[in-house]
Amino acid sequence: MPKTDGYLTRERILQVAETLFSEQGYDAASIGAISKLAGINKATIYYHFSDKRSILHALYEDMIMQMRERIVKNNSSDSNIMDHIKKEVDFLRQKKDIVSILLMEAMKTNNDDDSLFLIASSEINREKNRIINLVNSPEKKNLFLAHEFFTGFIPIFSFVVLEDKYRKYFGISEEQVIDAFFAAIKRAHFDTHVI
Amino acid sequence: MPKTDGYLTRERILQVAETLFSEQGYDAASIGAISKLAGINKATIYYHFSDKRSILHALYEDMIMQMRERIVKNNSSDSNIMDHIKKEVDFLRQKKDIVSILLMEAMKTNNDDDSLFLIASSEINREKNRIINLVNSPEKKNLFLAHEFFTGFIPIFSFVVLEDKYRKYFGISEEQVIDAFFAAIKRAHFDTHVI
Amino acid sequence: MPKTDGYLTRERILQVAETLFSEQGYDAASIGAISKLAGINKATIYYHFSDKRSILHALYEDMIMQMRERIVKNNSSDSNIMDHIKKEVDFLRQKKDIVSILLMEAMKTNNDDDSLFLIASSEINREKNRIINLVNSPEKKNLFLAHEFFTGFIPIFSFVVLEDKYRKYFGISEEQVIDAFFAAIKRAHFDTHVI
Amino acid sequence: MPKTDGYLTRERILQVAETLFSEQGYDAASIGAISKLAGINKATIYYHFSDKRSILHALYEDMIMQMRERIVKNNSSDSNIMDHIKKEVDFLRQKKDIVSILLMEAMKTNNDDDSLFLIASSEINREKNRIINLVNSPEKKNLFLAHEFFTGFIPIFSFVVLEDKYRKYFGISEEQVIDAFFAAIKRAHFDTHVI
DNA sequence: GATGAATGAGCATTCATTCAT
DNA sequence: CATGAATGAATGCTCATTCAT
Repeated sequence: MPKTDGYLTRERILQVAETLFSEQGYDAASIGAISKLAGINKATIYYHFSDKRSILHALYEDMIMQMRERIVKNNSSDSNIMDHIKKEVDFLRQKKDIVSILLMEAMKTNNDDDSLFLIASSEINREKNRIINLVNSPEKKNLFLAHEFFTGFIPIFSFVVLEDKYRKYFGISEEQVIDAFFAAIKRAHFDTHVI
Repeated sequence: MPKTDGYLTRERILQVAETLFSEQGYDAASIGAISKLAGINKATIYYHFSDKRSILHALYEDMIMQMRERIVKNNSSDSNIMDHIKKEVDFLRQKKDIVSILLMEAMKTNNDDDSLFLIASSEINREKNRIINLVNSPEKKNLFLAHEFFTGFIPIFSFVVLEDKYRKYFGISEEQVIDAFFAAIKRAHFDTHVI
Repeated sequence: MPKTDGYLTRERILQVAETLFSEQGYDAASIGAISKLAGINKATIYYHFSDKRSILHALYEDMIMQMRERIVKNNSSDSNIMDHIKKEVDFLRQKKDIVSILLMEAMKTNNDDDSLFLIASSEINREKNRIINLVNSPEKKNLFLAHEFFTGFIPIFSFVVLEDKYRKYFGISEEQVIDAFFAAIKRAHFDTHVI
Repeated sequence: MPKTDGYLTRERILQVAETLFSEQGYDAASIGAISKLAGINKATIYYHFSDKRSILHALYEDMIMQMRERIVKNNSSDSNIMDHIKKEVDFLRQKKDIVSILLMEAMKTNNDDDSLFLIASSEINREKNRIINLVNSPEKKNLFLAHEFFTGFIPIFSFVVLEDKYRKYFGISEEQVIDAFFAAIKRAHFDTHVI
């Protein structure tokens, strides 16, 4: 089955929406702006998506699917932790836009959008599997979760989003930032893994 | 003297704006909604603030001032790290709303608002002073900064914002979450301080 | 084909805008009033015109186009001056609304809108062609221009705008005003043409 | 009696209002802008004037008064027409701002503001007195009036307002424009006076 | 699949004006 | 005389969305 034209249009909409949502935030990015930048009629967007929010959800689903695919492929757990971190960060840097959207939406205190936690869970589960001796006491579980989420997941997700601004603000070169971040996250998170 | 004390009106606007910006995001929270919730005429808001953005900046400045005051007062560095973390987090939990706004705005990839980094810098400087032997090599400096920002500042700021949703999503009690977070951040960040 | 023909909507907007701009002045005539009087939704006006100013410019362009068409048609220069003046004034009386807008906008001392001079130039060029022996000395040129602009163009444009008020204020009948104006402009301007 | 402070405030408001009304038009110039530019509180303006329109009327009255004063002084009719025109234009050039306001307001087709005609009448009466043999037939009267108003008053008033833009648009020096205008108005209007 | 045209509701902002002091 | 504070109504303009074609 060949991909239809309609499919390409849908993809283009998602692509442009991802960019604009990430640049300006979901609320500030208008359907009109997406339509203009994509070169697609506004009404056509509503042919492919029922409303603005459903574009966001399609973006989320895309990301979740790609993470699942990665898990299936990368089942060969890296023995080398550094290699593992690097692959992780490299993947997320490409996803920078959707990651920023995910974080911004999760931080609206009124928003009951679970997507960030959904994705975090799946990431953390991968990690759980990478680690052998997981103790079962509730305290250990809570500590493990807090460790994974707040000192692993959040720093990495925040890094890919804030990297550029961090570099600009502190006047650090790209290479140096990456090296420093890898070293920091290794020491703080991976070398202290709760096991 | 005029009808009412304008200072109180200004404070009320800031208070309500902080709540709504945090709940819905800066863009989704409208001046009309702020005016309605504050019981203050829309035009009165514009008597006190030149535009919507300047309300945000007033909020930022308030936070920066309060952090400066804290630094001046808390010069007696806690010998006990745990006490120090707890005070830090307790303070920020009260500031949860402005913290969420700060993070959301920083994560707009097009936004050149430096406020998050400004505040982080000030926090990190306090930390720098708490730690005695700071080495001067650029690599060490970069590592120290990355450690502070991405494994200290960002996790703590994210925690106060995401705490509630985290608890709800993972079904953990308030006390347990706090304990687990304290333990995790201690192990990952404070016990591994770059010195 | 869409619900209605957008061209008609656009024309209706221009028509109503011309009336209201002329009646109240550009600034006092609101888009809301235009929308209400035209029976067209406010947002529809912004579908057809990017902003309020661009409605004004569309009006100017319409007038310029109609003047160009007239020039092309009326190449047979009237041998009788009186016939010529009458045709000229008759045409402009139909354009009274846009003429009044043009004059009002030109008289804002801060406004760098050239439209009045653009149109005057084109009118004066027609006149230049009607007259045979045009001398080339700069003084003569300046005199010719001043004569055409200030004692020909401006009086005629002002006449079509102020005619009604002039009649009412001085208590003169329509026919008498026209006759008197024709006689006056003939004596003062056309009979004294700089040649 | 010394001029009070309040009097000076009132004068300053009128002065600034005249400038802004002339620059932007009556409707576009806001009380807020006047207050800011004058360095006078908005409420203070309402202490001196009942509403916006009454500022305009005060401006009109000032102009009318000054014209009356001139008539009383200048009763020695210049035997030299050229001198007379020059004095007339020189006076009006200083009044450029109020003249532009007067013309703009008169050109709103809905406006029943008579001020322009009031002032024109007074000017034309002076002229009537300068000229000896005024015939009494209605036709002659109408012609005289049309001649004075449309080929004398309107060109001169328009000249002082449009002079700068005219110069800029046609690329003519200040001196040349004045000379050309004087020559044109002399030939067209004064040399052809209806008597 | 796609689009030009249209819309009701809402946006941030400004208006002329008021009033207690 | 003067002003800081406040306001109802309006401003120009944009929003997400709809619908006939």
